[in-house]
Amino acid sequence: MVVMVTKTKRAERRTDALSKERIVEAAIEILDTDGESALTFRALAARLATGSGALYHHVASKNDLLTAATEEVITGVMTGLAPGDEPRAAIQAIALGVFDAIDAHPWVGTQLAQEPWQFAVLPVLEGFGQQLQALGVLGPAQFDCASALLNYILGLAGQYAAGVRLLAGVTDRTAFLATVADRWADLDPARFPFLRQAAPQLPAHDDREQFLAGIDLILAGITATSGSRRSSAR
Amino acid sequence: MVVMVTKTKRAERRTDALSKERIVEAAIEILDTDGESALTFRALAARLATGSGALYHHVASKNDLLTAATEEVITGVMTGLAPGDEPRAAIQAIALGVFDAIDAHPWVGTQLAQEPWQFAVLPVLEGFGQQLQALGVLGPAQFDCASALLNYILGLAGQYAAGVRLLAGVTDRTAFLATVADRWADLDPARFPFLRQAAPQLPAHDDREQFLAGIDLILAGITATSGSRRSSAR
DNA sequence: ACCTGAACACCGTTCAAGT
DNA sequence: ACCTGAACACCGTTCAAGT
Repeated sequence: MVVMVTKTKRAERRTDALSKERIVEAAIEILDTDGESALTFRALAARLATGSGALYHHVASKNDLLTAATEEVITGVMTGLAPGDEPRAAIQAIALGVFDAIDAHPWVGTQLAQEPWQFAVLPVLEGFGQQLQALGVLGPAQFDCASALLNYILGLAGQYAAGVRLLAGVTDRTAFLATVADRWADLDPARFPFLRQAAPQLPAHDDREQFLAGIDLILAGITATSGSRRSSAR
Repeated sequence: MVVMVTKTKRAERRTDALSKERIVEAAIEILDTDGESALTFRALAARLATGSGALYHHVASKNDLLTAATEEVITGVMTGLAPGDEPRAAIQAIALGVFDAIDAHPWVGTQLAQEPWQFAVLPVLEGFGQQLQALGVLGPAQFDCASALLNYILGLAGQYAAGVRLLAGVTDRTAFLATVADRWADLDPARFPFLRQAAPQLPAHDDREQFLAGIDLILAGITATSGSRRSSAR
């Protein structure tokens, strides 16, 4: 009891004391403002006014740090969801929540795409599974569908994050897509007729909307495929 | 003419001459046998019996090297496809071709997931687009569907590659999935009911089959969604 | 023109030495 | 127990010097 009070008091007073939370918080700030390549233990230590070795008392490795930072963001997404939605709307809400988080923190996209077995993806997969159950999708199809949704999101996560990485200063995403469109337009017409034809619509298209179109596509496939199973739902 | 002959003769005789092709070939060997982390310019130079600086006369950077290596593998996949298939079967064939390539060369999965704007993904996206056109999916839906298929594959690419990375010596993929299943089984029952219930089927499931189930799901969604557009196909 | 390999400018991580 | 910061063991990349 007395120990608890003492600990609390100390934490209140010495706000400069190092902790995993403070380190993760500082890491997120660096990642958000200066990009993924700016996060080094030296830069982190400098920002926290400590030695680089001190960080290892609270964080096991750089990977551990990035995992914790990603977890922080994704947890925020999942807890911010409105409960009691219709299953299809709930799935869209989860997907859009992750999309918006990656839009706000592109390094989260890199993390999710690169380390998809980390804890942060589990709440997302769990959310999909629960909503699919509510939709009446059961048995092996439930896991297949949840995985399909997750894979789709992870793929886009990598794509989005890579786009930001290639931008490297160009703040406008439309400008980036225009560059890609130019490259597609120069492709060999014999080999790449589809991409050449699709190029013009690339800069104009809304990433978020196209993302949602993909989710809806998978949902439509789920509805079409699981018709037989759905009847046994209730 | 004389110059051409001389060049050809030289190329035939001096098989030890450095070239981008030889460098890429050696890099693929290292990546396949010793893993992604084993590919360094020093190791590559040692294998090619040259100095590390010499490599930069034929390769712009490590990224350039990895891009070229990925291109090599994906080109092999796409040219190996049987032409004239039914569109749905052709899409499955492309997807499975990429899957098998990642299975054989996990570093390709890392590359695709990490740099999805590289040239190697274009033939895949083009293939999807062409087959969707043959299916009668036109307009914006054609690009949305092709993107959805691509995103799904890129997501799985990252997941698969990350799994191999975590294995780090464990040759058996089933063993890896069993480890994941154990972790899922220990999750909080209140928060993760779906994952806990799904855990047992994780080690038993066939990656390739589940991958194909996801593709079929998207295809079903495409069929269900594009009904109105399909009539205008022919 | 191509190759050599030491040198440079970084990394993440460790560890003796301090408090 | 926690912090310090130099040192270690690497990287990718560059570049003067060779052929």
